[in-house]
Amino acid sequence: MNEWHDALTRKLQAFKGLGPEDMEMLRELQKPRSLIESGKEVVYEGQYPHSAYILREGWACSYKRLRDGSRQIIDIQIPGDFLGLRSLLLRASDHSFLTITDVEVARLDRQRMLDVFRRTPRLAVGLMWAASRDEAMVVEHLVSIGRRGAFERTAHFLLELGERLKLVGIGDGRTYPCPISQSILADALGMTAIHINRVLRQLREAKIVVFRDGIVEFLDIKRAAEITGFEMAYLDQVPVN
Amino acid sequence: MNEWHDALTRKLQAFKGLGPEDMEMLRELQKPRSLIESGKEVVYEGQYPHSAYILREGWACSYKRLRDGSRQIIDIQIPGDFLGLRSLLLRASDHSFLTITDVEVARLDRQRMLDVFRRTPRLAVGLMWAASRDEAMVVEHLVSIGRRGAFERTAHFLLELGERLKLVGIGDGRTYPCPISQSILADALGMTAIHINRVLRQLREAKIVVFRDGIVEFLDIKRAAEITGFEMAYLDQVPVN
DNA sequence: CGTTATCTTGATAGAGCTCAATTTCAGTGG
DNA sequence: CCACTGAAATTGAGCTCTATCAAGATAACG
Repeated sequence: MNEWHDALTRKLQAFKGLGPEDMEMLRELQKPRSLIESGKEVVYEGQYPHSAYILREGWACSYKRLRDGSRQIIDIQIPGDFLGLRSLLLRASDHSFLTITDVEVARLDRQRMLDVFRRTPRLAVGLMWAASRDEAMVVEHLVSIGRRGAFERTAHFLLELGERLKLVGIGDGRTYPCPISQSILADALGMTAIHINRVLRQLREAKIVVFRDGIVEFLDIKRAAEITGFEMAYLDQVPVN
Repeated sequence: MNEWHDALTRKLQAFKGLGPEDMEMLRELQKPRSLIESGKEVVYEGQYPHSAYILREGWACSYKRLRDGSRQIIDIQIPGDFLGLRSLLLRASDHSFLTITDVEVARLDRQRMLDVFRRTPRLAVGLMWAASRDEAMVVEHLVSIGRRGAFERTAHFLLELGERLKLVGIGDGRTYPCPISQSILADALGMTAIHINRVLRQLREAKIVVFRDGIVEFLDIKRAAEITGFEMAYLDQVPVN
């Protein structure tokens, strides 16, 4: 009976049960919704205070651009994730966003966050848990780029994504839709698009994962996990279904 | 009149002024202090709930170890930084710590954090700001490893460290003590100790930075910033002095 | 049905790693 | 006081992984 809920609610349930007033507040928080089309870049240039968003539907990513024009993607956001929560408190915000598909978001300004903390502390702890989990993913991403080879790194990324999506009801961890271009994947994994293409071929030929036509399908998920040293612990999720 | 204060207080002042009751709470928070000697590894193995620490004196680092034995250092901690704040809310903690020098810490458990939030909300916001800033640094670190070459990456790291230290009253940003071994530096920057050694030589020969005998000294800090594209914005600091 | 983004493959160059050896220096014991 | 020890730093040679340059092939799209 969880597919009745939106992605964020599902995700928070994986952390801890929410009471009726928490649920109500959560619904309220996601109220004024707006749509943004695919491929839109939301570039932050240091306005303050800036606001964050809850991504209700669709995919996006946060990135930083370097002076030489190259781009590093920090994180991919899927339904139920936050956009920009990290820098809500910083005077200078630190990165930009790109919508990967058409998305539906709900604005989340500072005042409303403070209301949550005052009125529904349990929900507040849940939100902070989600933020901590996001940070743990960034950390794992850092480790991956710093210490894993391209092959393992790519497989690890796809494994993680599968688990995250499964938690919010998209796919089963083994097969899932994935609207990410190779160029975005490359910038997320710290390599070139050309190389990612070759690595994907290797993964395909090794009968580990096939990523084609917007669909990721693991052929040997156990071996993928072994090879990459994928541990679910940092995702800190208790499957909901 | 800031050298009267401890590192964390100095750091938070750079964000926003603290009232007398905030100061009192902050002093209180750092109360039961303990000493840990250099080279001690605090390995988290998933106990929950676990606690965090305030690092009052000395240097430490947080890292993750991979199955093949390699290590990726996530972040270096200097006086005034937190240890483990990120995973206070996660059931499974996600990384371990290593003391680089002898350190003095103060334990920070969940209950006391909650007290802070209830009793001194302004201080709470300050602590969350510090946490956000830490995360922004991890993000910049990720970008660095993903998209900067070894040369620029190393210079960038040393620049950032200089600014962070300056904020808490250690060094002037141009010259500062740095008890980090090349092996630790390598694991932080995602390369081998051998290569870091060569890069440091290049930086020295290029008359940009000299890192020797535990002291970092910039010879041409302006060029260093240009070359690496170092922007202070993400550190979000307003110098205190 | 051309136009443009995305994907694919080949050839070559180069950054960074691995293996191996030497040096320096602080600590330690005889 | 001096030989040992072990960690950290340094340098060389060769090799691997990944980037770069170039060119097609596909596929989405107005």
